[in-house]
Amino acid sequence: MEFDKELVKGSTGPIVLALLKERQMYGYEIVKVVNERTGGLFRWKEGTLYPCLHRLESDRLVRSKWRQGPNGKMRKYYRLTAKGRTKLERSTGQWAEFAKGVNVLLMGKTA
Amino acid sequence: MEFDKELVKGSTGPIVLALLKERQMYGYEIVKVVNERTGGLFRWKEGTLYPCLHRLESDRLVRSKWRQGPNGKMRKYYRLTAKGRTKLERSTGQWAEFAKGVNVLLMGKTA
DNA sequence: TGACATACATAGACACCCGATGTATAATGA
DNA sequence: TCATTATACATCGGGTGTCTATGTATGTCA
Repeated sequence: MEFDKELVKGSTGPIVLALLKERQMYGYEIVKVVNERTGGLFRWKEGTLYPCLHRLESDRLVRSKWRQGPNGKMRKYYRLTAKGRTKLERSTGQWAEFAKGVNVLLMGKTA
Repeated sequence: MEFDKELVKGSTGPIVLALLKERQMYGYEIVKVVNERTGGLFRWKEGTLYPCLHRLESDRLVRSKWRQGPNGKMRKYYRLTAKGRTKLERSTGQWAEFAKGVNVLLMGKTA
């Protein structure tokens, strides 16, 4: 499904943080996981992820380390920092609240 | 609650359409309704709504008519067009899918 | 008369995502 | 051997939407 592009904004960062909480991952892997785990609902491209990853890193929410993968290729593994964990909790809460609000207005569901 | 601004993008249009499906409303009223119905969770300003309203109108999703309100003030009443109703259905579906995807990734909820 | 709520509107700043494009290597298979 | 594909990184420009701030004007009420 194609979403209005604007709908997507702001969700990328939190999603990346959530995935990195599970385990450290490298960029290319994150794209695959997102697309697979949503059953193709989301179709992230590298152009979506990498700028986001760099932003998260410069905000010290994640840290990266180059390491060779089992396939011989160099990979940049990212993992969550303490600051990132805190941020993730806030973001998750925000998302829940936001979704609640939209549901009330859009679907008429009572909060 | 303050949301990451980016999270909000793309939700404004669909919400306005949903409200106008119930009944015709004027801009200032929409702001109030949104803020009240979410219990202050959303805090729309006029600067959020009017550009959106104009966009919707130029896309022929809503139509407006000036009319005098019971308080003597001139109000611009908006109502949904047929095209707007169609769009609203699509948007509602999109939102549901999008929310599902984010929930899977962020909360680990299974779709 | 002054303060306030109502009611419209716009402009500039800011942030983000996407498509396109690019580089390079390992694995695969013809 | 050579071409293709998958892996894996990265950036840039364009488009777009929201926010803050600001502006105008009117009716109501004290």
